[in-house]
Amino acid sequence: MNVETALQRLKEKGFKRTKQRERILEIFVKQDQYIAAKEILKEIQNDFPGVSYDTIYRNLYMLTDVDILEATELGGEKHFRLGCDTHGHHHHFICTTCGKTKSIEFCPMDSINENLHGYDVENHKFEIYGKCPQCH
Amino acid sequence: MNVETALQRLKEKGFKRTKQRERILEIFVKQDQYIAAKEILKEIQNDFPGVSYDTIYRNLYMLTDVDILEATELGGEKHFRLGCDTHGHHHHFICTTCGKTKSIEFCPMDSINENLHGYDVENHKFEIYGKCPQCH
DNA sequence: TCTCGAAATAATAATCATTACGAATTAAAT
DNA sequence: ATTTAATTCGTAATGATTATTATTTCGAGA
Repeated sequence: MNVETALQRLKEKGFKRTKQRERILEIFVKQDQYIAAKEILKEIQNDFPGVSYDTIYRNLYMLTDVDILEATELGGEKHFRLGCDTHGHHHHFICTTCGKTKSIEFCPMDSINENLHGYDVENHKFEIYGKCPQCH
Repeated sequence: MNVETALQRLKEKGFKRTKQRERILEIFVKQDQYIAAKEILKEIQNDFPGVSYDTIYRNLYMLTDVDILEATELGGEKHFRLGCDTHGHHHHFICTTCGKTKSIEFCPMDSINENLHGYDVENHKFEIYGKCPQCH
């Protein structure tokens, strides 16, 4: 996923193209890892000193809604990363030091054989935490 | 796990027995589900009008440290429940409406065969979200 | 039972992430 | 170029959590 593809998808959905959005997308395209809202704010303030959290969060949630980003909660903060729909649904190993991730293709929902009759499954989360080779 | 057993374990670890702790433990023993800090505060204020968040959080974290409680993050709030060490390590189905949980004995770490060589696994999270039969 | 020191609590303030809102600006359709 | 709704800015409010300090309480030992 590159910036232009993402902006194209936004256009289809009726969202406007703004400099701030371009910049947000650039950051995610450049870094393949979960990033906290405040990091995004800090980055963007280099180019747009006036951006507010309102802009950051509104866009992050909107981008998550249209499946360009995916979100998770790390240490009480929401983190976002580019959704890698290239290789479909998957999970992550997340480094507790640097935040970098490694994709895990295995999905536990495929192998689960618990009796969930009567339960309406909406979602699931499977994440492995630890140290990546660089931080070990 | 009952209140007395828990207090016994605290004593062994050198923690004192206080009315507030007894009350906190009672709440968890009575309700077999994840509870938010503010719910605990509300409950306890019936008996101890003056309790502060400080007391709540200090005790919840302490009880989690000694493995009496276990914690998870739901919708930006930390939730706690009595650790059910009766049937060992397991995961949960969590109802997104009422918060009640159903234990899942299946653990994905047992069946995973991804190459995690060089990665130091510290922890993992597997949770299924949805509607329980009562809320369906 | 009484005393004392450590641990725990109460009351309050501070911090941090997130959300909200009115006014001003801007993209893009006509 | 004009219009209009979407978007942003600037700032303030909210809500969960953490920190601080003075006071109280627990419980071990005299």
